[in-house]
Amino acid sequence: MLSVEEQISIIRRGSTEIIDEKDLAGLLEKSIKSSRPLRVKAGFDPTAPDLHLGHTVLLHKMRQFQELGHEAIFLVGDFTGMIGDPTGRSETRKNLTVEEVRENAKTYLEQVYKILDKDRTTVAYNSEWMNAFNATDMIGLAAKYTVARMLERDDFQKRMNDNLPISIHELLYPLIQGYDSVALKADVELGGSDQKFNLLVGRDLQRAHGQPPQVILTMPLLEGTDGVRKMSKSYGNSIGLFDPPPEMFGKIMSIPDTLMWRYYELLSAAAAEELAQLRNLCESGKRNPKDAKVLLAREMVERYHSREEAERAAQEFENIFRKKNLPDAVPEEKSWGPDPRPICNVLAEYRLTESTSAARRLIDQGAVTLNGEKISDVNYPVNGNREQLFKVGKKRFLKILPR
RNA sequence: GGGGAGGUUCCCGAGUGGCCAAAGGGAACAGACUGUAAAUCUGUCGGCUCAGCCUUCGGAGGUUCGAAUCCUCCCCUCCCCA
Repeated sequence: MLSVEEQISIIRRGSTEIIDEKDLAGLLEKSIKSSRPLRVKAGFDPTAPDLHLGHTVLLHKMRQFQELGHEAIFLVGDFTGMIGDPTGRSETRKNLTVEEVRENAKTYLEQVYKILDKDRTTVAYNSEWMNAFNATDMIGLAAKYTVARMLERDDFQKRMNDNLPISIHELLYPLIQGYDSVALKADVELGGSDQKFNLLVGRDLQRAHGQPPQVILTMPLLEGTDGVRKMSKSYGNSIGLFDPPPEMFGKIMSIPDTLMWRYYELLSAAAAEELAQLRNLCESGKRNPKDAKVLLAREMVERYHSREEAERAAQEFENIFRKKNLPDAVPEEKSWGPDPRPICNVLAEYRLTESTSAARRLIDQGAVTLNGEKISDVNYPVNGNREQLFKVGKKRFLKILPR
């Protein structure tokens, strides 16, 4: 087992904040002496069915704890999921049904062991204890916290200022999440930096229940592909774990170069020294940043799909965007019939563009190619009797075959 | 319970009778360039049988030659007082 200092240095890597390090040192020391692993909890809100890379940041940190010999407690917030975490929300979240939550939790667990070590992971559901909670228990829990403290929270305060609604049940969320730490006797809780408030409530509630307060460790929120806002499906800037390989690869290639190092730090399994070296080479101009990005894209596709798919996606990317060739497999559709049709209608009908109007605009912008020829007439008649190859922009292709 | 403010196009946010398919920003898309779907610059960004027409500004009605803008009712949200 590594020394306290060595452990802390690994734990600290990439993190935003540790509250506080002295307590953590104390816990680690005790853990080494008694050879008892720490109970490291992270809660996951099964509200989103669409898992993306942003959700995996915490898992990586948990994995590091496991490698240090500690126990990861993967808490599925199936009960809290029905409330919906108000964190960072500018509006009330709709509550999910039991079925939706259960379904989402299942998807989550399917992905978790691509990162976590199964043997050192305990999966818990907070419905296990929360379903037994009755109104009296709830009131008792609510009595341990005050409205004023609850409203200290950034997002609540912000919503108050912006005259936006806050539903009462949202105030219960931090209490219940905090109670999870009591129920699990957590030594450490991991969370996104936006979770700081909730995690701190956990400490308070543990104290109120006569337990030593957990150490909290927050991790940065991963920015989405725009490099600005946090990754989220609803912002349309996310890279989904279930994205098809070419799409996942392409999305990673499309992140700003500056963001790449952050992705490396928070998502890659590469060792810190290796990373520093790669970064050095790029910054001194000895290596092209694009190559580094390709490596990252490959690593991700390989992890969530397979080595072969990663290889194929990389080749396809080079092929299409650098060599500007056609993809290996151009999607094919049957033609509408023998009569000629204006190209803008064809593009819309085959969903290469959103509408006829959009097709016209793209043609005007010189983005449309038919059989390699640039088309400039929006009414250019397309013959349905022979094979026609359409290209719209850089990445939309379709081959129409005669029927 | 009383008084006040507000709901605009994917998002944020201007617009308070015609000049509004609706400023500005973001996202997205396209073109140029390139080391990539990075960065940067430029353009587009409701729909259609496209130099014209049609449908949008919480919902339903109404006033008017004409409404996102005025009136009525309804739904939703916030603030102050109690």
